[in-house]
Amino acid sequence: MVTIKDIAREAGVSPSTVSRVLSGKAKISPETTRRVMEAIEKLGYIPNASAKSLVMKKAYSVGIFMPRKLEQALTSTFFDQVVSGICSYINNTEYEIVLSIVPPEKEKESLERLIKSKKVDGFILLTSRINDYAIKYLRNLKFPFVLIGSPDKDKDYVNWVDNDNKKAAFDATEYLIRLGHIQIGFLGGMENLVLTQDRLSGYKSALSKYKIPVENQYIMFTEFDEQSSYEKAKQMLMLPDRPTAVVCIDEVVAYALIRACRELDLKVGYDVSVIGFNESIFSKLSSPRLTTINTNVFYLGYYAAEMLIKELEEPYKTYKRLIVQHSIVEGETCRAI
Amino acid sequence: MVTIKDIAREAGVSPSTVSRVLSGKAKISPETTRRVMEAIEKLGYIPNASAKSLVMKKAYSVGIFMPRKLEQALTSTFFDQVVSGICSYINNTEYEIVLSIVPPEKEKESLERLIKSKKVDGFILLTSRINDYAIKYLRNLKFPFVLIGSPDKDKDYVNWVDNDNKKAAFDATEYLIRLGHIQIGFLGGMENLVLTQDRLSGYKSALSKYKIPVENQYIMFTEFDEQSSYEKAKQMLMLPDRPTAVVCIDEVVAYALIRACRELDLKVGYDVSVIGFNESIFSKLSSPRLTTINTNVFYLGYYAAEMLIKELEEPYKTYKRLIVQHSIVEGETCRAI
DNA sequence: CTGTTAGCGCGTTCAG
DNA sequence: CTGAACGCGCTAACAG
Repeated sequence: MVTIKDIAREAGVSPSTVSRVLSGKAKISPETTRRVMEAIEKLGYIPNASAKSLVMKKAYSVGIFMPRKLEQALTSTFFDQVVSGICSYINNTEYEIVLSIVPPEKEKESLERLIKSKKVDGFILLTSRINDYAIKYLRNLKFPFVLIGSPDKDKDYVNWVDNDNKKAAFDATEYLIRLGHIQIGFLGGMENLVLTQDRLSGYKSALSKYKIPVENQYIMFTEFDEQSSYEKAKQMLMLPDRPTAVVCIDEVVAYALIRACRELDLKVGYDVSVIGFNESIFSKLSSPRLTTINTNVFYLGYYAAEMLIKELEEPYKTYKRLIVQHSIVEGETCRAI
Repeated sequence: MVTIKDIAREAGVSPSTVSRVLSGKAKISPETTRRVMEAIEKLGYIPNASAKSLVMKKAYSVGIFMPRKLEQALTSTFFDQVVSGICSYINNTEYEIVLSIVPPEKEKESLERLIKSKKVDGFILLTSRINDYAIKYLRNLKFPFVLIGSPDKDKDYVNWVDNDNKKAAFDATEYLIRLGHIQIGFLGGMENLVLTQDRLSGYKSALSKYKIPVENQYIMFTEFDEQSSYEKAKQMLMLPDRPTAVVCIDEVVAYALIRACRELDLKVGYDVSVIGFNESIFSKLSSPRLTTINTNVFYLGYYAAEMLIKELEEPYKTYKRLIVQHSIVEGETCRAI
């Protein structure tokens, strides 16, 4: 292994001079700098991260934290996209990414370990729940983090990046209303997710704007997986007075509904209009193409990473938030009636 | 911050005794052990990872390495599933996961940095290419790694976990042949992927077994993304003598083909039978349900993680390999003719 | 502008 | 069975 001492010897200087050249924070003569750089190049020297971390009291790593059951079927391509966005930004920094996906019961232990062992300098949280444990824990410790999603409360005291989910659901619902739908259903995810609540709220306010009464029987929640999505979808379609259009919180939920339609001999886009969220590669490829809200998941990740790194480099005086735009992508699953 | 010294003071012992209690490798009196454990509990002590790494010369981290373009649309839920499997195993160890997804041109730099800075003790490689740079680099350095997929050569000198892709493609193709198909197409991924070559080879040997000549016009390659998959699919379907069934290397490719069928007014399962690979949540939900090969991607990740950790704990005398089973999941996209 | 010294927190000698 | 001393590789403080 080649250490800073080897470089020092090779360049005929002291280790601290090598350190100074590397950090660039001190005045070093051009000649010395050249000799040091040559030695580094020649020996292929890269500083030992642990040693640096130990003295700098910094890990130069950020954690991606996602509490969820591992064995559970996965919900869409959200994870792929958001992680890609995060990597895309982090790759241009000196930080590494530590990935932690743990079942909810290990959440506390896992966070504590990463923080106290100083493995990471900050976190990107991939989910926001009502009364979120991770958020509370990190806020309490004043440990740096950025939330992807909106906090359920204290919105001004957390750094976060999110879509305007209320607006997005409002837009989706209004889109259906303008197509003439009045009986509109809402298929959400877990009720304890802020995402579900926000989109539900947008859905309701669109109905309200057009003086359409909210029917509780038209509102259902799923576990974001295939099984429960399909069951709830079927349940909704078998209501005596079933909705003519449904806002689905996720593409998995949307496809479950489409599947249920097919089982019940209902024609998607005719008997039932469907709109989803989080455009993925499947939305474009499915037949019929799914009408969906593109939430630019990649950029949720990208900007969250940027926000976290900037916070680490120079702590904000105040908390930041960022809204990533969404847009409707018209497919073939919605029709005027 | 609470350090080993604080625990020592609290328990009335020396730091080295605390260290010994923690490592469990030395005889310590029950009484001392108890006092130390109490102090640890009381102060919530967790050892500093950098300090430990520095002296142990171990990072207690494994890298997940995946060279790919970040801005590119993502190919199916493979990444989700494999990462979940890896996390599932790693969560029960003392290791952390460092995630590195980099564009191919940064591959060398990224690997070198992670290794030389001692950020990771080993790698799990998520792709296997013909003449793979990462494999060559790591082998050359004798740096521990496990490949998910099969190496293109030196199969006995690399640790790897994979499906039997030749057999899987053979099974898929034979399944179609038994349904009476003779004109069978193959839509692969990138040609430089071992995965593509293996499945192509299995496809060919099934044809060969049944004395069906291989038609080069029936073999095409995609970039694993929506755009090129769709184009190649359309191209294949517009052949003068188009295939009546197609083996698709991935679900994204399969859905692209299904989409192309629809554009060309070909009925999937009637005019064209389709079989895919890597069962995902969408296979079950799509209409028609995709007939596909379940490759148990989660377990590819799980066992690769296990293999790597065991290798790190006690280096194998020899190289290991593991084959994860596959199975056909019958959907509605294949029919006898 | 540069070298010397000290110390980050921990595990491992080596004594006792 | 336990403590003291040392060093892992690096940066920062202090001299010069």
